[in-house]
Amino acid sequence: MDTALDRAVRVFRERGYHATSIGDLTAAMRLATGSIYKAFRDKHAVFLAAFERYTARRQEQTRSAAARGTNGRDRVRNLLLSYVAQSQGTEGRRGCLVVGSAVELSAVDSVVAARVGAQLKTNEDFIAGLIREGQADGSIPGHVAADDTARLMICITQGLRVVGKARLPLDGTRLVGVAMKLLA
Amino acid sequence: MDTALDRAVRVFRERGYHATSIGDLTAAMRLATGSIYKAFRDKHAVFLAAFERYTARRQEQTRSAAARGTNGRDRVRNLLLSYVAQSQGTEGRRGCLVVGSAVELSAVDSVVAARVGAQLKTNEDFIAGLIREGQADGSIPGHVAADDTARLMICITQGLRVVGKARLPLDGTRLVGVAMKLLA
DNA sequence: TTTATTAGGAAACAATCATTCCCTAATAAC
DNA sequence: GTTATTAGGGAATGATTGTTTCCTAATAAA
Repeated sequence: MDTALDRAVRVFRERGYHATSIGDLTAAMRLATGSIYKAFRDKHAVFLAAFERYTARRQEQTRSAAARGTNGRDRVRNLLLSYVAQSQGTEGRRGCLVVGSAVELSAVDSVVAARVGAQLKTNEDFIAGLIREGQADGSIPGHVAADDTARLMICITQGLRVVGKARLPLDGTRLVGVAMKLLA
Repeated sequence: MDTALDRAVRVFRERGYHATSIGDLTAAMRLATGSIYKAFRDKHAVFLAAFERYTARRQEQTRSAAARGTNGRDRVRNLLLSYVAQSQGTEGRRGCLVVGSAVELSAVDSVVAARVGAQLKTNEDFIAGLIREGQADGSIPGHVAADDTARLMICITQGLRVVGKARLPLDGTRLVGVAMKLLA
C-alpha cells in the first residue's frame, strides 16, 4: 500500500489535484477503483495521504543534506544546494507537492491550506535554527536577522521549484553562491 | 469584452485552470455559454487570452514601480517592494497567473509552458538591466554578477507569490532589506 | 471442512464537464 | 422597408468525472 501511495505522489506532483482523475490513480497505483475507495474515503483523502508521505520524505532528505555540513553556514549552503538539485531536471519537472498544493488548493481547501502553512513554517524554523547555530559556532555574523533571512530563504526555495517546473536551467553553484551573501 | 476578460483573469487566478468550469466563467464574465464560444475557440483560448492580459498589466505595474527609483539600486528595491505588496493580503491570496500556470500547466501544456518561460525570461532580463544600470550609476558594486543575481531574484519573486498564497504574512521592509544584501 | 471476513476488481451510477446547436434581437446594407 | 449579418443567450449533447455497488477469490476463524 505504501508503494501504491508513492505512485500516487508521483501523479499528483506531475498533474496536480484537479487534473488527476481516479482513472489516472488506478493506472498509477495499479489498484482498481473499488480498491482505492476501500482504502481511502475519497479522492481528497488519497491526496492528503500522498501529501503527508511526500512531506515526510522531503523533510528527511532536506535534513540529511543539511547534516552533511560541518558548521551552521555549511549546513545552510548544503540545504540550498539540495533544493536547487531537487528543482532541476526530471525531478524538478515533476514538481513539488507543497508549492502545487499552495497554488492550486490553498485558496479553496482549508485543510490543505493548513498543512501547507504548517510545512512552510516547519522548514522556516529549521532554517532559522541553522542560522542561529552558525552564529553560535562563529560561521555566520551575529548581526544577521535569523527569522527574516529564513523567511526570505523559504521564498527562494519555493521560487526555485516554480522556476524549475518552468524548465529554466538552474546553476546550483552560482545561484547558491549569490544566495550566501544573505549570511554576510 | 476586455472587462469580461478581466473578470476571467480573476477567476483563473483564484481557482486555476482545471478547477474553473465554463459555468464559473459565464457567471464571472456575465456572458452566456454560447457567447463565450463565439468569442473564443474553447476554454483553453479563453485562458490564453486571460494570461496575456494579465502579464501585460503586471508588466506595466512592475515597470512603473521600478521607474519610481532614482538609481539602479533604488529601482531594484522598488521592484521587490512592489512584488511583496502584490503577494500579500487579498491580492496575494488571489494569486499570480504566471506562477499558477507554471505549476499547474507547464508540464502538460507546451503552449502555456512557452509563454510562462518567456515571461520569466523577460522579467529576469529586466532585473538584470536594472542591476547593470546601478553598476553604471555607481549605486551597485561592479563585482555583482548581474545575470546570476537576476535569476535568484526571479526565484524570490515567484517564491513570494507561493508564500503569499499560503497566507504567510510578509513584511516588505524587512524582507527587501535582507534581499538587498544580494547587491552588496 | 465449513464459515466469516476481507482485499480487490469491474460494471453501473448520477453529476458535472466542455462543447455544439439553434433561437432571438438588434444592427447594417441595400 | 426589407433583407442580411451578427451578437448574444439558453437548451441539448456526449464525454468524463467521482462515487457506489456488487461480485469474486482468498485468507482467517471455528
